[in-house]
Amino acid sequence: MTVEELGKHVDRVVELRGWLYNKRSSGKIRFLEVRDGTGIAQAVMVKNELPAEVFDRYDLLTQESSLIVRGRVRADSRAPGGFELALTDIEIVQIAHDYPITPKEHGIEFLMDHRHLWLRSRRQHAILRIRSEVVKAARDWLDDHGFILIDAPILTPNAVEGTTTLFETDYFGEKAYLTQSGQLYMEAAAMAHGKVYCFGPTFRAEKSKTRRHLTEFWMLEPEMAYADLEENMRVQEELVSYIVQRVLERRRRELAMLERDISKLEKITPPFPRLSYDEAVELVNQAGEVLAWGDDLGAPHETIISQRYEKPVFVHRYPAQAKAFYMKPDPERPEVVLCADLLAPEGYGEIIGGGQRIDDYDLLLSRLEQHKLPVEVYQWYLDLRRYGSVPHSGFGLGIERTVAWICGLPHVREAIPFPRMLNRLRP
RNA sequence: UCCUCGGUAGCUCAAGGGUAGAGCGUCCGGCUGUUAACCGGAUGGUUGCAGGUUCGAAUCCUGCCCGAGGAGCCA
Repeated sequence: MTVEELGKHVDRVVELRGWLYNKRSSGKIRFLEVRDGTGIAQAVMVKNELPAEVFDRYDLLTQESSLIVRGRVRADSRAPGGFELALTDIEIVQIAHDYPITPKEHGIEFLMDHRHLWLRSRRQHAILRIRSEVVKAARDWLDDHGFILIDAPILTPNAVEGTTTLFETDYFGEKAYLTQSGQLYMEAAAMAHGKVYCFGPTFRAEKSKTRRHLTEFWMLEPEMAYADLEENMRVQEELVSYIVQRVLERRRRELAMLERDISKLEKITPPFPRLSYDEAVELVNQAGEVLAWGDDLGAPHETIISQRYEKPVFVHRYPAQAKAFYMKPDPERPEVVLCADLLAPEGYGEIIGGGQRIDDYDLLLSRLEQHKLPVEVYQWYLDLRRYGSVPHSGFGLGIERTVAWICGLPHVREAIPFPRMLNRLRP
């Protein structure tokens, strides 16, 4: 029996096993807010309806003490959630002493130091349930559209993007790195299975200190053989729309708890607007920001662009110089590459980066050399262009940024259970 | 790495050269429908660390440590 199911058991005597979220008393009538993982329900105890020894256990109970309560379920408009328990018995499992997180305001540093306890709070509970639904929805959509889950290694000798900083580790005397993307391995897998994806943690040792950065974050990376940039963007808008609609369908209560503006999410349906990099530069300059052709879009630029649309917007065909070595040049305009970033609305910015990969052996080799990357390590990657190379595309969806956007969070750190950031390794 | 702001009670914050304060939490008491309940009382301090100026420093100065927001880079 769970709090979630209370409404289906009206007039029946049930048992809830959980923790005390809060308590209130008016003397001879007392209220317990019991949390069981699925929700919070109010249990009511009245002095002259209970044995004194049960009634007095109220005095022993402290915030977050574990307990088992029994009572009859009834509907009452005054109860949060509409149902409450007319309490008949309390079994104390353990008394918590001086639980640090009180039902009052706390600073972010204090809360993050107590992240292992903070997870119990209403907001954090709602966020992680939505995260779970986002991941489930994404995987369901991909599984239903012919994608095969292929797990990428976390320890790797490759630097996918030379500019980014890597977490280095010792691998039996050899240098190894924590992966910053599974993409290269997905390209190999796509040549075996056609449509594939991986989902796992990725690591960036960047000293970034912003609301959209973590040093460890989860990324969903689909890769498709014989797909061009257009096909890639089509898959992205279908996938992202499905994720949002599924959360609206199955996690409405959690969105309400977070006071998320549902109407903004209801508009997230395909197709998404597409903006070329050239058009984006023009738009940014019209807005009064200085941006030269060739420069990558910065956070303020992304904000200007994404705020003009109610849906996520694609910015495609960036200058080659601003993007990674594996991006395929546009045959009609070799100075730009066939890539696209997806910017979430309401100022959230980039949630997806992706594009069509170079499928020509000689071009890929010269790009590796231009970027001064160690060609030996990439021999296996070059093999993919030696043996049955085909046009192919893929992208990486940042889970925390997506969750932060859907939940309306000001910072990605609350979108992951235990965030790893520049100044945070514990708990 | 750079720029800005901050560090005072368990928590959130006041006091900006002259006796260290409030709310919440905790403890005690009260209340038969509470919703971060409410009411009365009590409890609570090496003012981030080190040095300096001053009759006197939480307050002014210097250095360091820690955090937050932003930039660059990116998902």
